[in-house]
Amino acid sequence: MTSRALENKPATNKRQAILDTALNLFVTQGFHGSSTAQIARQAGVATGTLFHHFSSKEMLLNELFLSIKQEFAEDILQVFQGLDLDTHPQRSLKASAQKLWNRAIDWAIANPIKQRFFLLYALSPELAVDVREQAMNSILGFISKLLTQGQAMGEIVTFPLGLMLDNCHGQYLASIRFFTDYPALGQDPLHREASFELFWRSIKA
Amino acid sequence: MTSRALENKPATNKRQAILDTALNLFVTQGFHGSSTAQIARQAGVATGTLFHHFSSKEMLLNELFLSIKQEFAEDILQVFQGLDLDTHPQRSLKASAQKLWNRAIDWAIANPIKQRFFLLYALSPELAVDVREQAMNSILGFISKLLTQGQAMGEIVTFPLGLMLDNCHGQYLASIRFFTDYPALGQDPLHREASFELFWRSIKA
DNA sequence: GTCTATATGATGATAGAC
DNA sequence: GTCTATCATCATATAGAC
Repeated sequence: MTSRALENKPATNKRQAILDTALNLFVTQGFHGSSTAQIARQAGVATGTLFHHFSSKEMLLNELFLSIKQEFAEDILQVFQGLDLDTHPQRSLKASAQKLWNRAIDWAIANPIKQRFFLLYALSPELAVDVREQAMNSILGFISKLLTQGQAMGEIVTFPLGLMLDNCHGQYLASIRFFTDYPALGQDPLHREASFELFWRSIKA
Repeated sequence: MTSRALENKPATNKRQAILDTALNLFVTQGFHGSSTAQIARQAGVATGTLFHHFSSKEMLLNELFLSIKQEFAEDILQVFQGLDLDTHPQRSLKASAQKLWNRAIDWAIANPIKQRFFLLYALSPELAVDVREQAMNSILGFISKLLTQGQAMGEIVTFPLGLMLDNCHGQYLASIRFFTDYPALGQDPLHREASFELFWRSIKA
């Protein structure tokens, strides 16, 4: 269902089938609970093919994580397409934040398994630490800039930045957990707006 | 270091050694990444002993999760010792909430590995669903009561309860993640108060 | 790129002595 | 309760033909 424009990797169908299958199995059975043999079989390829595309099971996990994180980042950052935050700060910070918030919620609702995968493996010891940090910084760096700017404009409360970043992330995770548990409520304006309001009330000046 | 008064289970030293070792290994290596042989060896017992105390590896995980959750619940609920919420609503809801918040943060800082274990396995497919739900309800039921009462008194904002519960939980998880990443800041009053203020601002009326 | 076949070691769990 | 010894199975990864 997902449009895959701009593929830079020479991804054959088999390679993508392996990634898709691994995603589902890692989420439902855990990393060590899903054997490479099972992944290969369910993807309709041979184990030799799996190890041709991924040098090890760990590398498969790492590449899967990075590809999903990138897909997420590319999607939500489109909210600010053609908008340079360094030179043109937002007039209405709240409106921008709400746009970003809603887009992120929408992505999670549209991609529940990928969201769940991220929830499960963002903290897991199976994932290489540098991969985790690399993925985090690409997104949190952007949010960090938004918060600092908001503080300078007097629209955002001035608590320690690191704490606020983790708090924003935590509230986002809580929201998408709620909406993936109750997908129907994701279309209910009352719940959608409440989820953003809870978030905004905590950080506004 | 932890005082273990009131042990109701006939826990021999070996049984507890297995639980302690499993906790550490499950956190650092994952569930399927830690073999029963390794757990037994590192706990200083034979594999036969492990399977004498726990019928399977999965049961070991389940019992470990429940024991940690219970330990956590017993600790933080002491804040309200001798206080019946049904008959005596709080005069100062904010003060009570802050006491509870601080106690929970303190527990996480004092028990970083148990906290991390919970973070990792609360969502993981390896944990039996009924075990997860049983553990959750015991604590969230209490918070739920607090929120509803606060709403009735006009001190808490009236957003949908389920959403607010997940949000509270999410903000707590974010805070303890921050404080376990930077334990020194856990003693800094500025950061401690900021973490609660972020939380309180989002839910106060 | 993809396959089949396989090497090599580890895995969860059990049996039965003490 | 605790141990040693062991089974049957499954794990990751490789070799080499096509």
